Amino acid sequence: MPELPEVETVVRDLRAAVVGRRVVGVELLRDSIVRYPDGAAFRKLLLGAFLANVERRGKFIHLGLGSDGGTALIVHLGMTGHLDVVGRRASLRPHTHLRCRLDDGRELRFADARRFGRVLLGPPDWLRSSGVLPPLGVEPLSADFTPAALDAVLRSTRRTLKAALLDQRGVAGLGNIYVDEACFVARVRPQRRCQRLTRAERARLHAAIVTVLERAVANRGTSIEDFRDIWDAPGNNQEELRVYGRAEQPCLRCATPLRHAVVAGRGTTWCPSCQR
DNA sequence: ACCTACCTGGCC
DNA sequence: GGCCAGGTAGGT
Repeated sequence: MPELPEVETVVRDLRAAVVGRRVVGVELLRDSIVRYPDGAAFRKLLLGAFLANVERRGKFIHLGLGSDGGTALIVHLGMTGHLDVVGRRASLRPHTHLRCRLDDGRELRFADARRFGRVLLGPPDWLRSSGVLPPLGVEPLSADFTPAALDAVLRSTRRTLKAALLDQRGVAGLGNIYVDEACFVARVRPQRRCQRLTRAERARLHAAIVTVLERAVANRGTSIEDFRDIWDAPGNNQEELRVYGRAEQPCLRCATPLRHAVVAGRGTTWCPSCQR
């Protein structure tokens, strides 16, 4: 479900909803969603924590616990993960795995049907250096994401463009929807080999990644099936998708039927005429 | 640089 | 019943 724009939407809403609150109760309904430390230690460390800030890194949500130097409650939503902030007595959505009671009477809840999502607790830098968290590449909406930074990612691999852009170690936060959308905007086929892209194509890709992600953030994410913000409202970016989910339909630029195939193990849609 | 596994649910 | 799904992680 969630790629950078959906995670960013959740982060911004969480910031307004939980910063300044204290965790006064922790109920872990399924230990296996905690990646680090074990369930008992996780619960003990989170209980009483002060929620000082909320940040995003790639597709990870960091809820900074101001109490202790740099420790954060870290959430990855996987495919179907969902966070919400609701009244304590609100009915539990199916597959709720963690309930954090807050000092204002509400609860921060994590639910995830497929259980590809995870929660962790610890200092992010330490978790990363010790291999608990994976390495992440450049943030595509930061000043670090220059055309040269994308060039460095694309020139270092012999894989397809699709595979390279999905790899979180290169550019952090892209997923299946926005890779296809950016490739369409840049008029480059996802199955192209990175090394064979021209300088002009790499420059178009850089610009396309930024505009596609910025527009999706402005639209509060894409809700095709599962994605909902912490208030359970869908995003609006599904209206803006030009290729994802439109296989066989006419290209919005040239009316050629869009093609669909598996590339880098993922369903991929592109225009055989506009995209080279 | 690939492939498969991990899960559940929804659709055909 | 089989196939597909917005994501990784681990093994070859």
